[in-house]
Formats: sequence, C-alpha cells, structure tokens
Amino acid sequence: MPELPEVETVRRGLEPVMEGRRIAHVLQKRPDLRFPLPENFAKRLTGRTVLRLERRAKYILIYLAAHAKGPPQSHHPEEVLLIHLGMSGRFTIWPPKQSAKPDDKGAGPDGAGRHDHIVWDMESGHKVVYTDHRRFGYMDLIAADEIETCKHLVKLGPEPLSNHFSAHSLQAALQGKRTPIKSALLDQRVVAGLGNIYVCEALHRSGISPTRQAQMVAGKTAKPTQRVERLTATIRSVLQEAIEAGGSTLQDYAHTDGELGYFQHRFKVYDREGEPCSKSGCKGKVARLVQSGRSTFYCGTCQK
DNA sequence: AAGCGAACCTGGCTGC
DNA sequence: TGCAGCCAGGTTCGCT
Repeated sequence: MPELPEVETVRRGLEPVMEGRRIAHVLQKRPDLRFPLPENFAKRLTGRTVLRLERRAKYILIYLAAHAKGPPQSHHPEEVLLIHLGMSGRFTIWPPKQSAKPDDKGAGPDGAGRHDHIVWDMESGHKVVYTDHRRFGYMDLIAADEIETCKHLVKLGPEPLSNHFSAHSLQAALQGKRTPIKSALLDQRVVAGLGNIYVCEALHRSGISPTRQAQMVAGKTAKPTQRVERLTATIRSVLQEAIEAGGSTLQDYAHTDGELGYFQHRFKVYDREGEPCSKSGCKGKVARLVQSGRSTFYCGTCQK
C-alpha cells in the first residue's frame, strides 16, 4: 500500500513518539523480513537516541545518535535506520500502560500479533510495533555519512515535491523511452516515490493515456511538452493533497488504535472500474487494463 | 540495454 | 461451507 504520501504520513506519526527519545528495548522476532536484518540488529538499536526522522521516496530514515546516553556502551558511529514498508508494512503505536487487546488485523501491544516482527520500547513507555504480513518490507542500518550513496538510495530519481523535480527533469528522463508512460512513472529512477495508485491518479488528472509511449509524451526537444508540463504539476498536486489528507487522519490516531498511514480516501480512478469518469464534462467511464503485470485504471475518453 | 514477466509471501475476496 | 483461483498499493532478478 505505501507510496510516498503514506510513507510520509507514517513518518509524521512516528515523529512525536521517537524524535529526541531513546530506544530502551528492542524485540526482534525473526532474523529477516524481505532480506536478513543487519547483524546484531536489536543490540545496535538498544539504548540509541533518535535524532530525527526523514523520508526519501518511499523510505523512512531514522537518524540515530552516535553515542548512547546513560551507561557507556560501545561507541557507535552515527547511523541511519532505513526502512521500506514494502506492500504491507505498517507501524502501530501503543501508549504506555494501555492494556489493549490485539486488533482485528493481528497486531498487538506487545508485538504478540502473528505478523508483528519488531517492537521498539521507547523510554517513554510507548511501544512502536512493526507489522508486515507479506514481509516485503525491509530495514537496514547505514553509516550516516554514506546514506546518500547507499545502494538503496543511490539510483533514485528526483524527489517529486522538491526543486530537483521539474518539467525539465521529467522531460529529460522520459525521452527515448519506448515503454508506456504508466510503466516509466513507476520506475523509481525517473521520479522517486510514485506507485501504482498515484501514477494512475496523476495520468488521469493530466489527461494522458497510460498506454502512450514515454518518448511520445516527452517529444524530442529539450523544451518540455505541454503534456510533460501538466504531468509534472499533477504529480505534485496529487501527492501533496494525499499527504494533507493523511495528515488529517493523524490528528486523531490516539483516538483510534495508533495505526499509522492507512488513510483510505477514495481515489478518482484507482479501483473504480466501470464507474463514470469523475472529470467534469467527461462522459467516459473508468476502464482497467494490465500493464507489465499491474492494474491500470483510466478513462479512455479524456485521457489521450 | 531496455523492457517484460516471474518471483518473493501471505491473506482476502470471488465464484463454483 | 469448502476450496481453487485470482488479486493486492513494491522491488529485484533473469531472460529475451
């Protein structure tokens, strides 16, 4: 599920519980997620203070202080805990002393749920539980001065909400690509953080057919085409609006069950096969097709 | 070299 | 109710 807006929402949800706080205890229930967890993973996190939480594309980056507070321990360098949520990774925050029962998705306050894999006990008494039933998620520990060049991040394209992403950069990235624009936008080297949902949404909003070849969207000159201009703007607005929608769900997370990131707002085309197109004035209806093994939802009438 | 399908793993839903 | 088959929001690998 998690694309850039969901990952950002999770990051914001973890921040108040983790930033500036110490990890008092780590429970690691299995040696691997998608990949093996780092050597001595639990030990290396225990006692470390979280400096700040950042996000790059779909990765959460948790910066850990160089030295543990309290009793002297080994002198760790400053490190970054890098987290990818895969398809089904999620975090749940359990406030201190809550004697809650496991929720209906199998997560429990003590990490007792069937797919609860990692539990961080913060010094404040909060528990942060990582649950991932498909186990496509992963975590790694990277020296802070190597984070930008580490294997996970080094090939990523521009961050879509930053100044590094522009009609000009997108134009250049799409040129010469014969693959459909839908597939090109899923390529994290072209622009980082989009997934299947937001690619469908951005293409719909910009009126571009998902089957159009990337190189035909971009044209041959350095000057961005109108389609690329529109696409750049809609990628930004679709993501920005989704982050705002996610932010509003965070405000009452304490109200609910502490689960982060799973705001379900309805999308304009995604998963709406057969419904009328929502674009004003358009009489088309939403169709579904499969491109490189993934569902694409689009309107054949207003997307050209 | 680019681009596509399969694989990774588990669970939920649909239809017979 | 049971069960086979299909589907899932991501990434990587291996083949053409």
